[in-house]
Amino acid sequence: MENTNVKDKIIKNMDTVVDNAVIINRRYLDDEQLIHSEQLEVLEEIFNANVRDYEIREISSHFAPILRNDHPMHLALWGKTGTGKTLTICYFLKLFSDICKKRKIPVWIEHLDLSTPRPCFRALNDLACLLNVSRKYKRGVSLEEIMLKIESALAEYYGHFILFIDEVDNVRTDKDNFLAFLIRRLPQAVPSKVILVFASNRINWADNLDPRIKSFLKMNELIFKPYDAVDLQHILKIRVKKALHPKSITPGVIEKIAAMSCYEHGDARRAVVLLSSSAHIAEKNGSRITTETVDHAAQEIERDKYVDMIRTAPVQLQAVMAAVVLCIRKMHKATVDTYSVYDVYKNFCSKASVRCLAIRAFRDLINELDIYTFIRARVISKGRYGRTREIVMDLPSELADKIYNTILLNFQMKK
DNA sequence: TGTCCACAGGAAATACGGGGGT
DNA sequence: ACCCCCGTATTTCCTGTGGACA
Repeated sequence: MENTNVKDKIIKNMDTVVDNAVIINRRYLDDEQLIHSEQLEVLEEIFNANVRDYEIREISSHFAPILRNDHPMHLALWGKTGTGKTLTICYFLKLFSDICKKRKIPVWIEHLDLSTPRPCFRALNDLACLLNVSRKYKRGVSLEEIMLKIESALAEYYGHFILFIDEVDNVRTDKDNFLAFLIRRLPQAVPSKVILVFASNRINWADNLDPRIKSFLKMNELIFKPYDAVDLQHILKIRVKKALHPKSITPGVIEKIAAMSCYEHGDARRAVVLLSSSAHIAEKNGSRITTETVDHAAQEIERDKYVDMIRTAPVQLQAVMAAVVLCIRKMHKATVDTYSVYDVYKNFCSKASVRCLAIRAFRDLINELDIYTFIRARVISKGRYGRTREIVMDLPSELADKIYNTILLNFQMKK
């Protein structure tokens, strides 16, 4: 009897979820889950909608000389994150290699991805791996040897060699060395026609380069502007079509997401994230995606940002944040002063076996938390009774708890 | 109006840590 | 393996200050 009841309940519940399905194909809401051909398919549609039309035209005219067997300059792409630098150039290079294949023009295209920072040695090592002349992270090998290996890989190749270096500014130490090799030495050492394509989100990236290299570097520059609302609408519509139930989205939602994203950052990836979490919320509530859902999703993302930020923050900053939360809880007051938080902090440090900083450094950390808007700390004068900083936390208490728990979790991991 | 509290925050000194050279 | 150098984190020291209070 009871069993059937439970069974019925489960079935009924599942049916309602299926009936209310908002998301048909979850994978199209998360780029990382898409396989390569699907990514290209999405890209194709985006570019067909005339998004990044100007940039593609510029890039293609930059590479056009290759078709006449001429040697184009290097190319630099600037633009903030999520403006499609990488996608656009990858898409273009793929098409371009097809064209060249048809016309029997030899091109060799490689994509060196430096999205995580690494020193010169590892960057060159990665390049050598791409060219299949070295295994990963060989230690105890001199830079020179790696360079020679790279040169030997290209020694017999007389065609065009296009090397796309994503996020160049991530080469930390000895950036000069890395670039001197690519820009000056390599083209002279090998018979290939080397064309470098740099992408970076810092426009002044080349400024603090060794002037000798800089003067050698002849390149075209192309700036990717942040997407405008219309572009974002195109991009979002494609995702909606692929991923969502057509009836699950109310009018105006795409426009709203596009407008919000355009106003805040112009980052396509983050716009898709907003769409995705709106869809998830709607599905959980068994409703359609409305503009209110979008607001909720935006709030949730904002919260996650705080939690994420504190999780990856330095240990000391986490400890101070925890102390602030604890202190406000303990005092049952809206505002606390530096010294009472400092006492709680000292206590917390000894419990969590973290080194305790001096008061002066502590003050700076409080300021830092203020800058990141975790707390508000303003100096008030109490006249005869001196001056203090008044510390308030105007995050919702639920979020404060979440932050505090995250920090605790972080400290337990370390023990 | 002047005093003086109790801390803020600047500057200099010092400790620390990572990378490169030998 | 060792040292040196340099940039960053932290400490030590110290001066500055808004306004309540007498």
